[in-house]
Amino acid sequence: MRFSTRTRYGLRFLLRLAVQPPGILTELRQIAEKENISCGYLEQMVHALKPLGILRAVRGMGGGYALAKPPAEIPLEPVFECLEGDLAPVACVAGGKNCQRECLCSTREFWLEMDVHIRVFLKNKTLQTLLDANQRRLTGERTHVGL
Amino acid sequence: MRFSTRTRYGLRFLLRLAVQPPGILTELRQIAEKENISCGYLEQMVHALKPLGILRAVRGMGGGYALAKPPAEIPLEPVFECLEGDLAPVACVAGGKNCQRECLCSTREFWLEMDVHIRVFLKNKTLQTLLDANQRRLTGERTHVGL
DNA sequence: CAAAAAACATAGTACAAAGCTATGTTGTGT
DNA sequence: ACACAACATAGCTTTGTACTATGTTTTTTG
Repeated sequence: MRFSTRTRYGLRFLLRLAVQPPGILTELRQIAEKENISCGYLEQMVHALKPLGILRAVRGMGGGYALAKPPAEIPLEPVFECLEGDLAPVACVAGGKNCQRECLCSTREFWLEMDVHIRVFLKNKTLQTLLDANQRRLTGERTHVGL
Repeated sequence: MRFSTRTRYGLRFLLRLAVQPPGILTELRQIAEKENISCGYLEQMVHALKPLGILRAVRGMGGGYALAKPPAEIPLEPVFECLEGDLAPVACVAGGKNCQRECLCSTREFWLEMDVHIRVFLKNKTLQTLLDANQRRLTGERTHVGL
């Protein structure tokens, strides 16, 4: 049970935006370099995050990205849902659907509970939560290479 | 983020043992049929679970498997750890190790927290917990096909 | 207005892991 | 000795992850 690099990279991308003063644009290339991630790959995470409406993008020269909301108003659960594709721990509880074998399955109830447990954890955290714990590191001089 | 079929099948296998009266042996083949899982594949989950010491195996004719402990004394966390191979949500927090980039990583602390959150959930649940919620279904007539 | 620079979009590729099958061995009752 | 069940491991197929490559659109700048 591992989260994908998409989710990990995506989080780090958002954190890079979050440490900037509100409204200041940051180029993808800059973040890609600091985070040691391929620029083209990072574009895919951005693409996935678009529908959430948490990004403000400006095209053309001098363009870049910024957060459309304060970090405190960006809960992590939908971010994970987007980046991970689907957050459910097993397919049969994905998308709120009932699987056909529901009435026979001995473990479904358990998986539902676990799904909720993880989601609650993520709903109670925002980008600001991450930011608070790490502002020191992100604003430091050294290049971020990690994870 | 999905749990593997190994974990799902393994749980269902253990539940099948758990509904039996203590000490009664059950053949793998029988469980495999009821759960609609290939016998050979199921053997792999059993193999993975062996080191936990929760299984009693008897070889030869008339042999089979039984739980070595009451279901209430079998917490799910180590079961998941065995079946899933590694429970950590990201590689850098696996095995209690510190990753090299630790001092630079902006998200490590968060992942550690999530790791703990999931483990606590599983530590607070035992096979008995699963059993309580599902005894009806498992003792029913119909063949279990699910999940 | 052309050129450069940024976001935007999607197809394709290499590798790894998941999921499962197949085959053979060892031990134990009849 | 024979049947039967657990034990063990190698191999194969499919899927998905992680990434690259290519091209398009929009906007600023010289």
